[in-house]
Amino acid sequence: MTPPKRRQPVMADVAKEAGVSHQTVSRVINDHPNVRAATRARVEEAISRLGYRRNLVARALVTKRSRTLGVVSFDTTLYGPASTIYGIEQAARTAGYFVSIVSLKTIDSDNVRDAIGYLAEQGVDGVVVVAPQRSAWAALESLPAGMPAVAVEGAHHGGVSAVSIDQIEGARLATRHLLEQGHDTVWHITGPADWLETEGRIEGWRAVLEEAGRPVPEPLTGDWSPRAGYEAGKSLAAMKGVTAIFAANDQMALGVLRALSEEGVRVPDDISVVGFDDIPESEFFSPPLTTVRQDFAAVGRHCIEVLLRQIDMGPAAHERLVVPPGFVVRSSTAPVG
Amino acid sequence: MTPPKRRQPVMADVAKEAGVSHQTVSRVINDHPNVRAATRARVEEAISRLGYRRNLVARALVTKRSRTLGVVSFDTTLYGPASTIYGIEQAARTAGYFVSIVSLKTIDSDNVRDAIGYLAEQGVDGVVVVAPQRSAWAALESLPAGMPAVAVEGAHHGGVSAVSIDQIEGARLATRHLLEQGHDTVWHITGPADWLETEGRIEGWRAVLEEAGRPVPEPLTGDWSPRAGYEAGKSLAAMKGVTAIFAANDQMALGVLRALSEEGVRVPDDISVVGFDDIPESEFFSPPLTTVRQDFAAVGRHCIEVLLRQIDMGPAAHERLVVPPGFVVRSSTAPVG
DNA sequence: GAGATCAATGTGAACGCTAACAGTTACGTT
DNA sequence: AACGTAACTGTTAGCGTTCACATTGATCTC
Repeated sequence: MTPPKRRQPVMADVAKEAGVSHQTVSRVINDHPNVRAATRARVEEAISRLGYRRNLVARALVTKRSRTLGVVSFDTTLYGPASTIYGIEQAARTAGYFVSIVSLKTIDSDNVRDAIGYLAEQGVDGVVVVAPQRSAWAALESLPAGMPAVAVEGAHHGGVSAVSIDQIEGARLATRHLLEQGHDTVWHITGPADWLETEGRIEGWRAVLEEAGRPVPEPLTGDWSPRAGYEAGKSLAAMKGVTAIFAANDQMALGVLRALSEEGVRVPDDISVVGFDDIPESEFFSPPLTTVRQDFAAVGRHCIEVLLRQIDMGPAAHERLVVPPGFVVRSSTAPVG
Repeated sequence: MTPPKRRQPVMADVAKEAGVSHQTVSRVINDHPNVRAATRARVEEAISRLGYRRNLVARALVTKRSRTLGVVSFDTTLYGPASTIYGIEQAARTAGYFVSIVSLKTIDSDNVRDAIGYLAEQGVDGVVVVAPQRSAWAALESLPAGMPAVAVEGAHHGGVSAVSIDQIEGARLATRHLLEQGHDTVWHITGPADWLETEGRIEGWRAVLEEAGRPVPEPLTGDWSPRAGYEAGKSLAAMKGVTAIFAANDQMALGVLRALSEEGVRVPDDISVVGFDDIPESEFFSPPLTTVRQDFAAVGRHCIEVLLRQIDMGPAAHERLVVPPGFVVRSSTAPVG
């Protein structure tokens, strides 16, 4: 005599309970129209009586669609990636998709390729790669065949769709603003080498200076951290004639602010400072930071749009979507003199 | 004549290519010992020749193990949750698990229950719920039968394992430090009501004051945002006799710093300020912030340990793991007078 | 050298679901 | 009354794995 095994009920159990075939149960679950209302009700009652839950793994096996999207990202602790992923997750769930995340400590082509490989085995319907370093590119070249994919900030790139914020324009906004305040030139603290953002911001900054016929000072290399900004700030404070600084992100700008304050340099009276990102804190820096705003949530949403389009319509169109940056003027910048 | 269908190769294809049975291929893939080296090599060669990738969905269907963990979290944009999730993901991947994330805009019992339900249908082997609000609790009571789960910061709670940072102790550290500096009492800006952290920090703060026989000022209610800190800071600046402020997180402490600076109150000369979290920025606030350090990465790691133990050994033991907080003294606190 | 043991391999049946098709019933139409 | 048509329901065959169990040799033991 078999004891009543308390295993999870499956479709066949519901079918028996409701006195229909398992296929009819399937139809009810998937909202197929051709089911008599009475039958539907009977099935639904059986479902709730048994506490049945559909098994998406089994469904995925036969439909070859998991309704799961993979996300590969670099350090999700940073504000930018974290916000982007949040946007991705919200948009994905709204569209009925799950999100499976792999976040990498170090980015190189192999890492990214492996991560995408794992996700492919897991059966994701597509991947978004939030890895704004040059070194991540190669991995995007060798995607598993037919895998829909979209890159964040991989704008220049070859055969894969990409969504990005216009870094060059953001840097232009920042630099132009400073020039309009009457500053002679603008010093720049960059992000780490190899990052696309770093390059774009340098490019925009340099372009504005050159167009205005201003001297282009040697940029100081940072790494996004407040400490890097702090150190750059110390160097800059020791130099003559520095009146305007454009830091490649808000955290470094914070470091600059700190360094200048320690050196007795007043912001914005003596030196103006602009950041990039508009993190929630920057409004409350001392002084509140003028900065470039990035709409990460929009980036996340667009990623999902592009990706779903690719999943639904095949890998036909490679899209390139650019989100414009905003600029918010606060109290860390002022007319010179 | 059938055109050569370019579908993904499956185990049977590899088997044919290597001249073995599909079962042998399975053994090779799963590192089963009883396979002759020569056979193994032949299979491996066939795998790479065909570009075969195992199908984890099919595997999950039969093993009833997806090697995927679900994470339900509130606003993953906040530093705490983001860091915790990062820790979780790293630890999970090291243990060979994927992480599927659902991040909720608003926390209530139904939301959390739904999220867990989705994850259950998707076949996750366990869930970690990073939802440190009271309102999330009820959902943990009614987990799908037999679903391994662990809560972050649900310490007091009933039938489910939990990992948390000792909030009370953290608040004690902060308050005691301020008292030791000779301050008469300490004002507290709280997190939003309903949060466990909020309650723990209030409790620790109040306890130290009461033990020392000091007056316990009415706490000011915040919401973790810098703006809330700013507003509380303004109120406090307008009051007489305030010399020490304990903000329930670093972002609010930043707002306080800003408000005090606008009001011409010097920190730490006139008022000392302590925060909570030790976000990367706080070292560079003006002045650098004395704060309680939380090791979110450790929390994430412990979550996975507890969860995996539960998955492997059955739902036997409900564990309660508490991570001690640290305290870092910087320049926002000083002896009174 | 016969039987036992063990490593290496193969066979068939699940796992829980959906797709494709095959019935069945009810209802108009001519 | 015969037929077509539409709405509804059931049957069968996979999806790509792993599991449980044969089956085969080879090696060992006394």
